[in-house]
Amino acid sequence: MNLTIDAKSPLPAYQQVIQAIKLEVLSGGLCDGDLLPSIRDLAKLLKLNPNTVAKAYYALEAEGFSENRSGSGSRVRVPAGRRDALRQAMFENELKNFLEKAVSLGFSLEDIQQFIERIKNEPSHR
Amino acid sequence: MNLTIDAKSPLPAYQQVIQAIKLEVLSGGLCDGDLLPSIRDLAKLLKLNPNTVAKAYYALEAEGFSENRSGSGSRVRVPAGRRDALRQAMFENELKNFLEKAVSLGFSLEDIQQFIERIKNEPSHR
Amino acid sequence: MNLTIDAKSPLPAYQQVIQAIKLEVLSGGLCDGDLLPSIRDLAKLLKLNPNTVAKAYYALEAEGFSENRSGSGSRVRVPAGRRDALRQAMFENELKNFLEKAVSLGFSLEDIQQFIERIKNEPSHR
Amino acid sequence: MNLTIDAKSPLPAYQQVIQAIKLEVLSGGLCDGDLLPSIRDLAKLLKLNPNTVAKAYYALEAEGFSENRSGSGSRVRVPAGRRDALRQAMFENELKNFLEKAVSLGFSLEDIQQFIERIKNEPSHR
DNA sequence: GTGGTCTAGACCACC
DNA sequence: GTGGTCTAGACCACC
Repeated sequence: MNLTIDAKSPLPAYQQVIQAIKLEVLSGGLCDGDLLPSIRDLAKLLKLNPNTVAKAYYALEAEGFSENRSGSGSRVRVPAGRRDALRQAMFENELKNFLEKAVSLGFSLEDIQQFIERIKNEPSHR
Repeated sequence: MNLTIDAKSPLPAYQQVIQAIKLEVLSGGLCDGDLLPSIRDLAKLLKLNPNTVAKAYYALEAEGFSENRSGSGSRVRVPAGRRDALRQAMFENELKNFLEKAVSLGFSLEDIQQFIERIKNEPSHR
Repeated sequence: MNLTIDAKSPLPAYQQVIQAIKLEVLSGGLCDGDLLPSIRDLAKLLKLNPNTVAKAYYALEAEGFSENRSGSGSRVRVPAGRRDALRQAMFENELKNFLEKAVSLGFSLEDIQQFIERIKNEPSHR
Repeated sequence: MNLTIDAKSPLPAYQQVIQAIKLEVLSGGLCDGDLLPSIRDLAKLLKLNPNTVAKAYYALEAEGFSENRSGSGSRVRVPAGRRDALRQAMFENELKNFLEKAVSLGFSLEDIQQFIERIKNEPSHR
């Protein structure tokens, strides 16, 4: 899991927690039925108040990502099919947002392709 | 200028104003020496309180993007050379952030290239 | 802390707050890591609006003097080494400004030395 | 005359004009009966709006420093005796303010004397 | 409790 | 008209 919270980010901490867990689920690091870390543990790890982490967990449950059972923790509730659809949708959304910004900065799709090609050839990438 | 503020965005309104103006400057829509819209006008346009827009203008000045003068408005202070460097840096930063997310979602650079190729061939793009 | 704000001063209230806190830090009254008074408390003490004090705290953070954290207050972030350098720089700057004014009023360095000598010998000083 | 206005100073421009003219009179650069520069000329020189300079001139007259005669300009009205008293008072006030700041920064009168001694021996000063 | 953002509306200096 | 400061008071995220 991307385990650091940026206190200076305009994105509230509890939303950063939501994003990190979603990413973990969508990337396959956490699968349907897996147990999420306990609120207390995650709070300690991220240096947040347990209330803040709990808020994120409730939101994830409200969105149908997980199921909180008092006493037995929270479990991921995203079957593989739905996960793949969400993964694809999130990717396309990120791509769309990025392309919009890039284009408004004056970069063309070709410029972007060249940049990515260059990165592929960087020693650090291979 | 991208002239709407998303009230539901986690990004505070004044930061959305900062980003919109930066983008406008970096994309060349506003040049060194150009007058920004007045705080009151922009506030009216964006349906924000003048104080909120003033906060954005104050931050832009603090970052060296503009110069505010009582009585004669706010002017862009980004010479073309610095603008180009900033434009490049912002692009690379956005690209890096996007690639990080995409990779953690399980997409490879090749996948991304294919997506962009597909977009280039869409009728709406041509 | 020099805890009064001069409402008639041409120096805006929030800048007076900035100066007072800087002075307190540079003189050693507040040390690295110390908690500043809360915005609301200081506002009440100085009979200012919380927004005005918040503006000062925001500026102090932007200058790297302190760190504000929602929920846990604002803390001084000036290691002793940097503090001493800043203290020296501020003193020399004040001295330079004073000497400039004094000289333009027609007083020589010798005149100033005599005045200070006289003050040293005043009963109120000893 | 100290002929620049700092637009960024918290001290309003018209007060900066007042201070500059007072200093000029107290230092003997302008004597009782001398004509002040015309509002229009000084405004052009300082890159200010004539209204701003006029405001300073009216304030100076209100304080008894000058006399504005419509059509024939403004003349200094500070006899030598009063001027010397004012000069002395302003100096002592500046010295007092400086010493207060220096002491609260933790510098002693002896420290200050040593600094001034050092400046006297600098080649740039001699 | 803490700081961060925002609205509504006032007054000031400057143009 | 312009930007800069300030009050009064609200709501949010976080502790």
